[in-house]
Amino acid sequence: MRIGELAERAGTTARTLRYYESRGLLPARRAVNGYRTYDESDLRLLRQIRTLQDFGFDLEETRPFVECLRAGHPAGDSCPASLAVYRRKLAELDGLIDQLQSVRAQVGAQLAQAEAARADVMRATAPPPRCELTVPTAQDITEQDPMNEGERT
Amino acid sequence: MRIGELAERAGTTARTLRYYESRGLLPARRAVNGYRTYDESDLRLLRQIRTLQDFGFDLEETRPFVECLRAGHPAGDSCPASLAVYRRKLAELDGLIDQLQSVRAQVGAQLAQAEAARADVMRATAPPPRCELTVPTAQDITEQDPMNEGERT
DNA sequence: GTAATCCTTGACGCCGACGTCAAGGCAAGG
DNA sequence: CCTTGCCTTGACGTCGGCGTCAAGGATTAC
Repeated sequence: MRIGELAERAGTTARTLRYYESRGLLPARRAVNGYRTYDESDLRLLRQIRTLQDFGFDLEETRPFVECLRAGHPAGDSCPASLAVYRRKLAELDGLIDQLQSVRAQVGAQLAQAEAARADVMRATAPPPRCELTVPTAQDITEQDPMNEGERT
Repeated sequence: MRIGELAERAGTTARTLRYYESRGLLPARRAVNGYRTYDESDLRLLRQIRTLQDFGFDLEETRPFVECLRAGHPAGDSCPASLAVYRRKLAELDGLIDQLQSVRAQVGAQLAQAEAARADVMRATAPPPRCELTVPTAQDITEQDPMNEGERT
């Protein structure tokens, strides 16, 4: 299998595979003509990398998983180093989530306060508004229609 | 007030202020010698920017707040455009938090599964372990010490 | 006078994970 | 032979928010 096919089967691009190779993450055998050659096990490595990347792992963080697979283990996370990365990532995620929730709360409070302040200003600036629209509707006209007065009286 | 002092009072650097000016966010008056000159109102603008930046707002997202203050409003979020940014940010944060929580759950599940798998392998590979440590401790030795047998008996 | 400390503009560096372009090689079909 | 489509390496571009250095002018301290 050549680079284009592997890329397509993994849902990525040839450029990405060359990049991984340049980082020493996914080395390739070479055909006589110099073309990169891959097999099914490379596809498994690549899928492992892509999955973790989708989770937001840095490339470097995927390395233990890849090496674990290449060492012959059944899964990329069968090795202690991979588990350590999982744990670090969980802690990182927890911290990030806490932080974002804190920011969310503060921004939400700011918004609420600013909206309240604007409502105050509106009340102070504009004349006390009625509950009806200022533009008369067909309904308004109907109510003012002398033809209906007889019914009300 | 010159750039260094303003930067220090806002807890940032002169480089940052020049950058903001280059983005048209915080223009400066100039003294005769060409030095940038700022006043207290600039400090307020800058603090508004920094606060939002700390919340994770992009620089561009702070622009409505700054313009609002410069327009003479009491607060940066007194204007509709600022409120719109708040709302967009809240939606963005909610989406991001959901995403991170989803990732966290998946990574957590992976870790649990991998740990369970490793425990299985350990049981299959190593001989059934005892509950005690294999390396004798001072405690172990003491218990085997003939000197103490009299006391136990 | 001169050293130290400010200030100025300009320009390159950084980070991560690639995208994109350039110039050229190799294989296969018509 | 020529085109088409894959492949190769090399190198620069992207994005945001600055950091950092260079070369030189202004001000202040002594």
